[in-house]
Amino acid sequence: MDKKERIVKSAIELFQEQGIEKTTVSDIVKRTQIAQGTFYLYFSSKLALMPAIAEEMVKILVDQINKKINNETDFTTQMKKMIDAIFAVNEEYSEVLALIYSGLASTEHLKEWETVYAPCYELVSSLIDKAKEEKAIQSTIPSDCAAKLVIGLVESAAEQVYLYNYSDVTEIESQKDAVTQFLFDALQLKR
Amino acid sequence: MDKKERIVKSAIELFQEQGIEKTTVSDIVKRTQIAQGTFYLYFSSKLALMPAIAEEMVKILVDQINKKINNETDFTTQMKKMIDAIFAVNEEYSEVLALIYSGLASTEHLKEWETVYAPCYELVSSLIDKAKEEKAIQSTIPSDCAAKLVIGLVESAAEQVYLYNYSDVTEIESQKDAVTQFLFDALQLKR
Amino acid sequence: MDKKERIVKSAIELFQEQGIEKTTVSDIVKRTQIAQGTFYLYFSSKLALMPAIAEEMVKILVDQINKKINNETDFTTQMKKMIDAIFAVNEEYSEVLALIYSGLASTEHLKEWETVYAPCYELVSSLIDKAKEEKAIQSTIPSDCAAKLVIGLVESAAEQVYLYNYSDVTEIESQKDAVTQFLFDALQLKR
Amino acid sequence: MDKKERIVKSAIELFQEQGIEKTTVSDIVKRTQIAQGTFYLYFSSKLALMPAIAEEMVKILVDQINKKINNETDFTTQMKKMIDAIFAVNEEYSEVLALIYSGLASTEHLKEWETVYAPCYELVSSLIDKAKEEKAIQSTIPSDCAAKLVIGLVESAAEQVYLYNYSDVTEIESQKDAVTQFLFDALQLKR
DNA sequence: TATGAATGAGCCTTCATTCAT
DNA sequence: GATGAATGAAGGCTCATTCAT
Repeated sequence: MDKKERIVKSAIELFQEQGIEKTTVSDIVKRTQIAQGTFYLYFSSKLALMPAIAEEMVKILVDQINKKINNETDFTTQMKKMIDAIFAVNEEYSEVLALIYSGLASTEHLKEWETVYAPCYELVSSLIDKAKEEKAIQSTIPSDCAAKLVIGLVESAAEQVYLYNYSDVTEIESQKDAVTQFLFDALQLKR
Repeated sequence: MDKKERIVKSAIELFQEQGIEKTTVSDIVKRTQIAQGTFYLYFSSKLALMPAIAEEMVKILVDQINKKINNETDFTTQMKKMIDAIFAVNEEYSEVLALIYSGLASTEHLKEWETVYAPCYELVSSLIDKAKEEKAIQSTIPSDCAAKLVIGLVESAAEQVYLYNYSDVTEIESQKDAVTQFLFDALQLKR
Repeated sequence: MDKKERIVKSAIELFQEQGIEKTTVSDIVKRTQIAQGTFYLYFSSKLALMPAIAEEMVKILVDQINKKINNETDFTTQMKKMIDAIFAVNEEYSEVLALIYSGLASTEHLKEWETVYAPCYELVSSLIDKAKEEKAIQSTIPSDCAAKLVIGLVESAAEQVYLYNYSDVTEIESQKDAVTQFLFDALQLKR
Repeated sequence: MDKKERIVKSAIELFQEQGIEKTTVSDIVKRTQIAQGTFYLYFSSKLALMPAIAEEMVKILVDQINKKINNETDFTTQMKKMIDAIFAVNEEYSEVLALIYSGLASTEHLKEWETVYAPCYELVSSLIDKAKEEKAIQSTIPSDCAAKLVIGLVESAAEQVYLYNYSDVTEIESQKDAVTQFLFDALQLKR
């Protein structure tokens, strides 16, 4: 595996384990088993890591959604699987995702993040498009707008349980149910 | 105004102006016009500021929503006003809110934030409750759950435009329209 | 003694002992017996030390010249004593003076150095003035210009023996004789 | 042109443009269009560059003086041309020369510099010798000593205007006049 | 000879926190 | 309660040098 990728992987691991603020470049290079200076051959600064991490996380998220949806063609099922995937990824990477989602890191790279998130928006947008074609939903909101709202809604719901409340399993399930119903209503899904 | 409050106000101002990472205790005491040590008479550490700031921000948000809703009794109008308020506050305090919303800061105080956010959830929850009583909406989602989803949805929509892609006015308006419709559908608002 | 002064003294000592390049802020604070951060309460950066050191060195130089001249009123003797003083100070502080003289350090502070050197120029300038009044010398070069040339000449002569050649005593003496005669001729000193 | 020479040229250029401290080996190899490691095939370390640079600079200086003196046989004119040349070279290479003249760089190579400067001293020394033979000057100072004093004097005069106070043209001219007269008097030039 | 990715010691600097006044 | 000079651990980053190719 190439070094740049290894750095990103190590950084994500460390962010999960000890939080972002507390992770130093020193930690990252130790984990990656490279020298301190080598880090700066691939990233101009600690902050320059962030877009690469965001990309990786979005890739993981999209992969997970795709994998869960698999060959399902029913929109209702697709949305349920998507919710499952988003909840699962949030559970595993809560803090890293929080960083990405809130866009807190350097204002410098904030603009890139819209682009970085694009693959995820596009995936959901195309699902909605197809559902519209098949008359599965009635919503007249443009698909790309709707996609962003859907992702935003589900992400925030997931964060609420994983980040704020360390909820128990039943609460998580009820939150999932609530957001599912909320979403179905919002899209005016025929049932 | 008492010193504790002045510290919080200065901190919020500075976070807005220069970001959170770049704001030091030194900056805060200078702005507040107190001595370095005085800060620690009121807050045990820099991180201990965060809950106080969150409280203040939530207070501002709730005040704004209440002020805009004023005496409106129509649920549709109430929701529209709420969306306006959330967008307005996000415009002004985008970075500070991002911090609070994503819960990024110290993991130490993360649990308190659910409590801190409570007044906002309660406000919306009671609005939904009333709407249900008046049969204005059909949604069967428990009001407290729905409230969290509503806030999460609208906040994330607002962040998308204010934090990620400094959109122009028309985009902001269309995002507002989209989230309004999405929300109305989600709550199965009768029109 | 106040802390700022102690820092400057330590720095000068260390520059003498191990050279300027090799002296770190860390060395300086250790010698001064203060904390690392304390250094930055008095000097904004390592380079900001330089003007203060230059001032101190010029003070030492002027003090030495004054001390040697004492109450001598004869211009010939005054110049001889001045040469002695410059050679003595160069012997003791060769590297530090080289730094100051060549103005190598940060270009940022270079302009200040003309001002810093002023006391030395003024001293010699006034000696020349008096000599002119007393018709001891004939030179028509303006005193302030002459002063700069005199200092430059003697400094460079001293550097040549102390910095480049680590000469033995006889060479030093012959260099001193040469520069004395050269100077006397240059000023058209009556003998 | 061979690689060693190209490295030296690049280094001099960079020292002029951005100062010595701020010039890295990395900059030098980039400018020379060679690999990082290639540098070390020609110079054992970064400091080992310095004598080579000094040699080059002295060569430039001697060339300039010779070129300006050309076939002039009159000592007065020769000295004036020499002063012009030294001022001109100082104007163009002020910082590099300051380094060489003050011997600041590594104490390691300081001794070599006397040798390096020899061609310049010899040139002036031979001019003075000839002048003595022709009874053009009366000074009894040994020519080799006088040469060093002359170079030191004129160099320091040039540094004063080019390094310390970026003087305007008139100041430069008056400094030149002053040093010329000072020098002529010092050598007891017959006029 | 030539390359250039990799190294890692060590630098300067920051800043949350303390404590004598 | 209030002060602010002092602290010092710890961080990001640089860059001269090496070595496998």
